[in-house]
Amino acid sequence: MNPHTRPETTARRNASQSSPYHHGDLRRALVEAALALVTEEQDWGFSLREVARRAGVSHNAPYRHFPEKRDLLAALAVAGYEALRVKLVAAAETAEGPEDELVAIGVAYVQFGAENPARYRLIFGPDLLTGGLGMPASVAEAAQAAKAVLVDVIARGVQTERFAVSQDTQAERDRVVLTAWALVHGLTMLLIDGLAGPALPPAVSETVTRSLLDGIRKRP
Amino acid sequence: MNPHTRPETTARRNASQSSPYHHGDLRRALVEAALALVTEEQDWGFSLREVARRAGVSHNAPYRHFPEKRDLLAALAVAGYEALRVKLVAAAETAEGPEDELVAIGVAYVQFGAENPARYRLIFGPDLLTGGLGMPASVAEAAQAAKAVLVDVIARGVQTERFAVSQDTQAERDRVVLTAWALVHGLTMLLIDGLAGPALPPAVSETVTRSLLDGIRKRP
DNA sequence: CACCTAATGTGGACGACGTCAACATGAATC
DNA sequence: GATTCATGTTGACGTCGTCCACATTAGGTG
Repeated sequence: MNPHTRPETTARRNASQSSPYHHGDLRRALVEAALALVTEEQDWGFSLREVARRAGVSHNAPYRHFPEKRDLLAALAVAGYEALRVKLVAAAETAEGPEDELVAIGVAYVQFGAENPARYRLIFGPDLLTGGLGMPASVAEAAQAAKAVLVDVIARGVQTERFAVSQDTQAERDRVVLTAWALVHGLTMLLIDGLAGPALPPAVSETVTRSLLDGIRKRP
Repeated sequence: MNPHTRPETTARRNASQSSPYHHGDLRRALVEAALALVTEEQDWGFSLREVARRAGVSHNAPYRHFPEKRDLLAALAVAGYEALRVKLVAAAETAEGPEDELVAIGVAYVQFGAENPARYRLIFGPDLLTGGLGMPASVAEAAQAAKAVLVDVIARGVQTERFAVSQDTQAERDRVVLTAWALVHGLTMLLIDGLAGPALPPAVSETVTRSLLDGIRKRP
């Protein structure tokens, strides 16, 4: 079982307001407080001490769960990628057939970024990068899981011959996935930065995703 | 003339090593030192004090030129966008005709990001955002100037009927520009984050940019 | 040239931060 | 019931961004 979940023992902090020495579920409380801070301030420049304050513990308690601030950010990122994955899966289920699923995923992806820009930035954020070695393994894993939703729908599109690739090789499928991901990722970023002009996210994301579709759809 | 350039009076710091009370060209020196720090550490978490140290002035001197650290970052971003614009223009000049120019711009764009990831991130960075109002005017302006290179080549492609748009309206041209920008921007970010797989930047950027071209090229 | 003023740089201070080390508490195990 | 070890607390250190008062000097004015 996941060490984070603690089903029986409800956190000691809830019932009695006389805060006990041990919190009971501090790790989760810290991640939640940090996410709230990121969402409120739209920035991950928050201090570890502020997170501790919100969780009602001393400024040093977080160090028992996260060796550095970076590790708390990484935990946030993992949760963020997981939320993204869930949203993409849900979006794909509302549509039928690879083409519509791809559009639905694209729109949902952009919406995910637009509804909490700071969290979206965080999961791709440079503060996670561990000294030239890329993101921590846990984060990379969560990112791959989210990417897998996209990989899936494209694989199905290619397999059912709705999407055109010059040859059905791994490299060709990878190219299409990378193109699609780059497009929605870039669009999300530009929207967040206010560089995508005055158009509204839902409209522009559908239009742009459809133009991706036009590029890869098999022509009669 | 640009107020930053000071042609006659060479900076007082260069000739005599007994540092004079006034630096002479501190603003430029600070921006250069900051860019060096960003490049070296691949992170813009540097301290203003470190920048001041490198420029050989007291920790408070920068405040005469930048009210806050954010303003120094903004100056860096302006310089970054300008460097990007120059690189894109140069790339466009190596090619002939809208199609090849577009590919050349795309490849150069991705290369710009890959050769200094931290600088690239910085210019789109959240630390610039001035309280929900987007980036400072100077940065937005520099960003538009860089974008203009892309706008130009696409406008020429549409005008000479090499690129296909359903109707030649402003909105349609904007859509194509946004799609193109989103694609190269997203690809650059994914590459920087190590999320684009094992393929090398030059190869993948050419492939992906060409697939963009396939999407918008007029078909016989 | 002498003077003045405004621009520019210095030094010190303050509160907040990340992190370390030493100590306190109490839940789980024997 | 005693012990152990994970978890939380207190205090300290060096650094940071920023504010304030003061020092220096460049450039315009007489």
